Amino acid sequence: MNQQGRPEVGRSRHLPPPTLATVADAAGVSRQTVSNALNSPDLLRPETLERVQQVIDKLGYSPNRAARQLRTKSSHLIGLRFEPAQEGTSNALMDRFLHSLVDAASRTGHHLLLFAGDPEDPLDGYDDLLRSTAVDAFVVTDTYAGTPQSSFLQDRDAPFVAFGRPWDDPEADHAWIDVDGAHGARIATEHLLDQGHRRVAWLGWERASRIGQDRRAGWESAMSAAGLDTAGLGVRLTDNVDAARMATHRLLEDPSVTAVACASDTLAIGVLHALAERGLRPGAEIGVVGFDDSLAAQVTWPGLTSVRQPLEDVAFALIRILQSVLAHKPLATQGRMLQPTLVVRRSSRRDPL
Amino acid sequence: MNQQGRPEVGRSRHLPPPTLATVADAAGVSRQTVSNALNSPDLLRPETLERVQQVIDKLGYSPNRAARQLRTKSSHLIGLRFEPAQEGTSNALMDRFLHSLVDAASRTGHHLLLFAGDPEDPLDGYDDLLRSTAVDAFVVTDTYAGTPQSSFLQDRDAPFVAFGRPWDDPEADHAWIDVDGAHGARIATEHLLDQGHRRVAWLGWERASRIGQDRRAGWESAMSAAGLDTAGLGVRLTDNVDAARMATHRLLEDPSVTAVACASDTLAIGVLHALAERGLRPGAEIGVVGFDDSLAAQVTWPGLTSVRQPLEDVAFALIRILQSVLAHKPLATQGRMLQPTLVVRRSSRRDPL
DNA sequence: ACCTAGGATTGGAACGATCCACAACATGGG
DNA sequence: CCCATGTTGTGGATCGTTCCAATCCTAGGT
Repeated sequence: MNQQGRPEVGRSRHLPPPTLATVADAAGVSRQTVSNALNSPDLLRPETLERVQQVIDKLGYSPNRAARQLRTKSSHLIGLRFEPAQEGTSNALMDRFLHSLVDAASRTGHHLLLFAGDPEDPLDGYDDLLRSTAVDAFVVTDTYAGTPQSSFLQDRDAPFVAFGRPWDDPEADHAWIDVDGAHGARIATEHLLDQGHRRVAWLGWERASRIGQDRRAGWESAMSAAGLDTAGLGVRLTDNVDAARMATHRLLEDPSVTAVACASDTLAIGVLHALAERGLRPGAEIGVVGFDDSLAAQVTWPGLTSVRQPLEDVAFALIRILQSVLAHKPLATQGRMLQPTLVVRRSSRRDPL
Repeated sequence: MNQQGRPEVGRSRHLPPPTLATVADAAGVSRQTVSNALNSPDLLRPETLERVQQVIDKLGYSPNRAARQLRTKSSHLIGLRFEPAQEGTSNALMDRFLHSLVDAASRTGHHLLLFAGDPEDPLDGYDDLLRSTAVDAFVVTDTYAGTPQSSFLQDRDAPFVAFGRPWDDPEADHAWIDVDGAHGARIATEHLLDQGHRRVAWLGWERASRIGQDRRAGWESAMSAAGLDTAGLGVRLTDNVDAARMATHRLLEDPSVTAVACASDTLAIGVLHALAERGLRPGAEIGVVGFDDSLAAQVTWPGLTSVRQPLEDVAFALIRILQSVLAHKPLATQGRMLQPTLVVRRSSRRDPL
């Protein structure tokens, strides 16, 4: 139990935890000296530091966060409003992202505070935490057009970083990180063209989705760069397996269509369903590529090629920028775009290997 | 922006947030009276309460959490160590669970604090938060045999609730909630027997996993209740699609085997892969049931029947028990077992509908 | 009119850390 | 020997809230 060098505290059961004063008394120094030992050790004479350190370790002292927070006005907490994943879609991005974020935050001594909010009101929850000075900053994740969190927080001078660019808000001047969805769709499409496909269809979302438009633009640019026409090949759907399945059946009535790139794994899985129903082999006969590299894409048969967002990098970049924002440093760049990669699996490869 | 009744705070930019004293001055009462207005409104005369309330609303006052936490020694934070989902497995339980937990916690005025820990050391992280009194309590999720968190926290008198029963620790007397895995496997197996299958195989985990043993026991009990022999039908694997795929090929060399129940969706998806490779139709020819009702199970073709854990109920039960623990109320029951349900999809139905 | 009981309200102290101004101490130059 | 200089360490005040004990007020009983 104590192999990790944890202090013995068995006897301290039911005792109040040690405070600065306790440690100071035990070490024969003043409170301030102990505080310095923790916050600016270089102010102490080496031998004093050593002595104080030992007492700290022996008593298992850790500064009380509430007191520290009250004095320094910094909680070392980062707020994140946690929205539920929709059932029936394969979107398990959040899990990977969240873990990376927790990890990245912990490296700078921060913890993540999750809060819920009324789904009807995208601002619910932020306000309370802000007014009660419960968090140092926020990470905002849903920045699709029309969500007011960013401008709300900006108006309040609340420190925050967005995962997602400010799509069409010219007033926005907050820090952000985003993944280049157009580039993702482009490399997906190029990969299908490399496999010899000429008529590559696109399954995307409704017109209103900016993220969807961005990805679709990547498909279009790859097609036109190859001198190919996209007329009649782009389909707009809701993000739903069954909608994609039916749309695929319609698309495949045109026998020249031999590949489908999708705006999400959910849609791509719908395509695979349609292929199964028609007895067509994914990869060998019809090329399919999804988006997000969800767990479903990883385990689905025969393996779904997908565009993978560098969520680990996103998380670290978010935290790094947040540090600058909190330190009131001017930002080198207001936003930063990261590039996704393509994970190739069987659904897009013509060769059986 | 103000449709939700939020106070106007545009002018308060860059101003320090209002404090109790600010409000008290503005309302012409003492600090304590404002505090009472918030914490024990029944102590105030209705008209005083009304007046104070109005000032609070007008100034947009919210008590400073750090100060409150320092005084009351309660942070209203619940700690959860957040482990990464393994890539390549379909385990997206965490997402659903986490959201329910955030939701349940918020109803009692709590927030969730996520922290990371060294994967090598299951205790890492708990200690710091405890000593710095950063959280009121913990929710512990990995209680498979041999993990020391529970006894560690119990030794420290740290309030916590476990998701998972204390498998074989007779010393354990902490509160817990768990899902009856044996029952889940039993209803899964019974369902397959209902479909007319007689030789139902089991794909499970290695012997060391208590959860795995529990689920396997459910399969065995359903089989023996139906007077069926299980000899040679139980397989032990690591939780991995490919291992399950290969094991299935071996199992199906015995043509009498017509159904497979699995300890996880990951394994079940491996079974589906094997069926696809053999050209067998899931459901119509070979019945398959998974466990956990992951997103992958929901979207996979042709629909994977799976045992669904009532994670929403688990989350709410955890929070309710946590409240009792924090109030030092004696627990009515030390542990509570919730029953999973079976979500039937095509992979287990003989009729094509 | 006086006293008391009880509710409503108040000021001071405390939670445990950090900031601040100052005192104690050693060092070195005149 | 004394004072300037710089390093260490000290006690008091402070952050914003809640706890505590005491005070004010009003109404009711004698």
